[in-house]
Amino acid sequence: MTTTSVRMLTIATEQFAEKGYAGTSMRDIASAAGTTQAAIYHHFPNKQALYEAALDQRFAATIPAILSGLAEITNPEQRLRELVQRVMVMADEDAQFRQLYLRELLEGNPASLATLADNIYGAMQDSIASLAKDLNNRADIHLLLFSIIGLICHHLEARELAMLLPGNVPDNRELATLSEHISQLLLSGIKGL
Amino acid sequence: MTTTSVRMLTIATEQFAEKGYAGTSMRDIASAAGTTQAAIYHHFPNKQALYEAALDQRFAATIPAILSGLAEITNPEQRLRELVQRVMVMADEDAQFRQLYLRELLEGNPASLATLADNIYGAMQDSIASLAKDLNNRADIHLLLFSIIGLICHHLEARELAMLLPGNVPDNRELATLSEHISQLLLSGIKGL
DNA sequence: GTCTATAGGACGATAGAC
DNA sequence: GTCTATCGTCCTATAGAC
Repeated sequence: MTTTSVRMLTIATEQFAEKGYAGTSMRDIASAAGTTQAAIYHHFPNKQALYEAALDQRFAATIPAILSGLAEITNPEQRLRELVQRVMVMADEDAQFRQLYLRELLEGNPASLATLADNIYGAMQDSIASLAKDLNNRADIHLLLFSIIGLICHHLEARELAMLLPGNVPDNRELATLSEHISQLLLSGIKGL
Repeated sequence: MTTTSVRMLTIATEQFAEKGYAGTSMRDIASAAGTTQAAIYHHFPNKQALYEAALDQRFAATIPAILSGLAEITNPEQRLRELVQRVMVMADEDAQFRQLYLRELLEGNPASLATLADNIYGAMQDSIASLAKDLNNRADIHLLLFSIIGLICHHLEARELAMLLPGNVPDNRELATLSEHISQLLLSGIKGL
């Protein structure tokens, strides 16, 4: 992995997250990376391969960072709050990550979905399993995983829409408010499963 | 609204939902509708206008249907279950609706988001407000709305990904299982807000 | 390893006949 | 109201010089 191809990957990630696969051209990526479109083909065989490499690089780096040190929080309720908080901060600051993930769910092909599954599952499996077990051992860890990620991503992604709903208070788009709402809903909700 | 333009809208909705705005060409729509690309411009000024009309038509029709008769269920817990059930069945059978919504959140411009806000808010406001009030009057109705929709859409959209996670049981992709998980999580969760 | 140039085709949109 | 034809521009991908 040369420094050039890493730079290309980084730029490609930005563009794909922002405009989607179909909405991003090789020219877009090349010009944002300060090179020509043809040069990319020296490093990646085609657009699809570049996309999958971008996806893989991005997910492999971020998910372990979120979970680092989490297991040391012994109180399970506090551990869930911390997990939600971390995922929220990451998914808020790093819109790339969130958007790549959501786009993958919408239009990912089996090959790139498998990349996603490896990265998510390999890293998060243990954390969620331990949470589910400590909070309520009847809960299914996969259903719980998707509930957590779904709540977080959707609340963050819907902020622009929320702004347009009459009666919506600005406070509802604050990270702290969203995080508190989601944590509370999950904490009480999981116990009742 | 002529029958021709309605047919064009219907086809356009399918294509946009499936492949996204950038991924759908006017030629795609025209050939699926059995006409030529130029003919569309007689009915709609440009691609963007066609997209917004498709969005509006689709949402204006579906959301009132989901809520019809819901208010007559007096038990609020049962009313929530029924709402979740109906949204799930619709969002499952009508992947178009779900995908259009999720794509809008990702890449909607302010104009088309406003269309969405009108359609969602105008129709669902009262139902959610009444649920929030009856179940727990401290709950914010907008936060609750996005939690419900977020859980449902994400679980449905993630089924293909779930299939790839080791240890996932096929039962977890059944509508009834998902519906039960989400209803339970929400019912207990809302009480704890 | 990056460039220019270009092939070959798809794109959105328009013009004008019928 | 729909067609054919076309403009100008974009696209992915390749060829070949340096």
